[in-house]
Amino acid sequence: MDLFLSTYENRLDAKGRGSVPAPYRSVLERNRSPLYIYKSLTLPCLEGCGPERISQIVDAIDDMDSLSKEAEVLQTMLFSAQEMKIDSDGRMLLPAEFVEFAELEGVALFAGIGRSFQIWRPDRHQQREQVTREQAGARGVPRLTLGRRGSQGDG
Amino acid sequence: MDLFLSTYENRLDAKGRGSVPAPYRSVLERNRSPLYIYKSLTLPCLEGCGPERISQIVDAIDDMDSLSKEAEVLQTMLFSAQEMKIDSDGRMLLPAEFVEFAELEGVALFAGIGRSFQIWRPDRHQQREQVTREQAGARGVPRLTLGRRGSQGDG
DNA sequence: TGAATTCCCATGATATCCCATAAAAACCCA
DNA sequence: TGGGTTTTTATGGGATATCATGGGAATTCA
Repeated sequence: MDLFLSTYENRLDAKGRGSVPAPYRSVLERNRSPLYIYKSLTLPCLEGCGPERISQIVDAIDDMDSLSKEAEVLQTMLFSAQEMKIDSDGRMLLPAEFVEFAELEGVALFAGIGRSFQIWRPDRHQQREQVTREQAGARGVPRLTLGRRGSQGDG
Repeated sequence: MDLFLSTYENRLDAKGRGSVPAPYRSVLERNRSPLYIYKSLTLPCLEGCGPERISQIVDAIDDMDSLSKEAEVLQTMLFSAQEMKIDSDGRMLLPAEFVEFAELEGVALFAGIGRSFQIWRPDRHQQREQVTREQAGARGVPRLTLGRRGSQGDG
């Protein structure tokens, strides 16, 4: 299905290198896609994706007034984006700017959310997950349309 | 009928491997579906399903405001989800994180609930079943709407 | 020419494969 | 229908492959 799923915690070495989780790599390789990383607009994390997602953003901008505030915001995503080179051992070099933005300190947590993934400082991500799970337990999960009938997504 | 039904108790070996119940395997194989497992959002158990459910979650996220609480909850399901590799003997390797989440200790109880199944610590599941049956006896069971005609289930 | 980057190899940990075995289920044939 | 036989399952263990990660050497770039 070619989705980014699960979470992986990988170290960043002294040179700033970190392994891209092997399952993510194979998703990209299967599609012969390069990997793009950019700074999240709304969260203190990085986002990773293939070229389709970048194209979608470009297309969305083309569909709006190019001088509007909205367009400017989306353009911010684009000019923070970089195509990452992945070395023969499956590692990428995370530029200092990315490391600082997500406040990574030697460890990067990769969280796959389908067609893209996020890169977090592990403690931040852990906290976020905990809050979300507590709320889901209290309020229930969003309605999903599974099969023919609406139902609660989590049995 | 291609549904996950019945319950099975299988051991987890020292390496963390456990057999997927053969009837579940054949459901998946008939559909050439890989198996996905994720941490329940609301219960202390794991959930197993085929790719359709994962796709539905991905699609649902795309249809909502990606910054909403609902989307975040669904993303939490995705980043806990993994595609499981099933070896030639029908076993999967349950990662430590899954084992800890469901507090499994050497045994996993598989409970089929139709289009998905759950993986429980056996004593927890047993207790849950008992409580649920008692409540059903005291308060009655939900209305079951089967096809065109309503009917009263009696558990 | 110095700093940063990329390439290459080494290594331990982990995951996967393959074979063996015992128990359970399905089968078969008189 | 019964009892023996064959298949399927579940499970254990050793061998093998993959992955993450560290470090040195070579290369690029400014």
